[in-house]
Amino acid sequence: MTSTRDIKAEEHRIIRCLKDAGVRPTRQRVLIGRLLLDGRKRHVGAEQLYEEVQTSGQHMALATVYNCLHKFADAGLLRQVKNVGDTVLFDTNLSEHYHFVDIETGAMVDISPADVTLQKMPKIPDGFEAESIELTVRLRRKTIS
Amino acid sequence: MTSTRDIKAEEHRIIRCLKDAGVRPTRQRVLIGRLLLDGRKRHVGAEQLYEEVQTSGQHMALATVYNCLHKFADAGLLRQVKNVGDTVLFDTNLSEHYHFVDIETGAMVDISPADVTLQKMPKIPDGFEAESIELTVRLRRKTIS
DNA sequence: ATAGTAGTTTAGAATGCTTCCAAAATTCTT
DNA sequence: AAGAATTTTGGAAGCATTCTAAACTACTAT
Repeated sequence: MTSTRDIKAEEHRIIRCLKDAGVRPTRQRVLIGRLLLDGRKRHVGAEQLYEEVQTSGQHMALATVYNCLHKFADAGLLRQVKNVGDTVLFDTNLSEHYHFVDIETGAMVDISPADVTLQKMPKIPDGFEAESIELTVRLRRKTIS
Repeated sequence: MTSTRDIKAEEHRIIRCLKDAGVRPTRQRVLIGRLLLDGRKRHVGAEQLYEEVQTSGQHMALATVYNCLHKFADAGLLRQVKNVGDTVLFDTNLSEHYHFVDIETGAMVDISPADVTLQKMPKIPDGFEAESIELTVRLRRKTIS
């Protein structure tokens, strides 16, 4: 059971978090912050998050959800995932890691960098620098044979 | 200068190629085959290919370009690239390789597997098998500092 | 060759995710 | 409490891609 006091405390934590990141803590952003910045590592899409907001009893325009997600990503509170499907996802796990992706469902599971070693790395072309390295292992459900 | 006889020969090569892959060699597919299956390694999108078709003096519905690209990919004549941008690309390079991607322009350059060593690989979750491993290095143009 | 049939192409409509818009509302500053 | 700047909003717009159902074309068996 979550008391009103707990919610208040949680809200203050989020507000501080947003301010520190240079993001103005509006009602909408605080709510989304409560949903996403709770330490759980997950991958969310706008549509899905929009539904979570509704479920929480609050209302918010879908456009606002998109705005927030991008704002959060720009502020470094989320990471945009670019390897998957036709839908944009945001990752609450900010540390270096890679992904397994189920090609059927699109479900993603994190791969710890401890489980992979990129021994030799290709030479970055002149005049460029690496912004990120993405490693994605696409998975197919094994056929019973 | 390409003689009529050369074009005929080229066409027969493509037709054989398509038949071998189990793809019915229609006029449209042969044309696209001539554009894509010529040994050059490149990354094409539907819209871009559509324009190349027009430039070649032929006409073809955009939907047909999409159909062909998918058919070719299903037949193993092309590889669909899933890591980039908001647009689907197809890769004529069928051998194992990875990609550099310019985050500004979306331009892609192949990385030879000889330049990378995936030392340790993560354990594939039970009941699944790896369908493909994608490694993408996103590049940012260096700022003059 | 010819007819039959299964697979393709086509133009345009439809879809679905995402962004744009301009007005109303909210937050921060003074 | 007022002013200035930023956000939110709902709906419209955009864009890449897929769908649709009718016309067409390639292969197969006659």
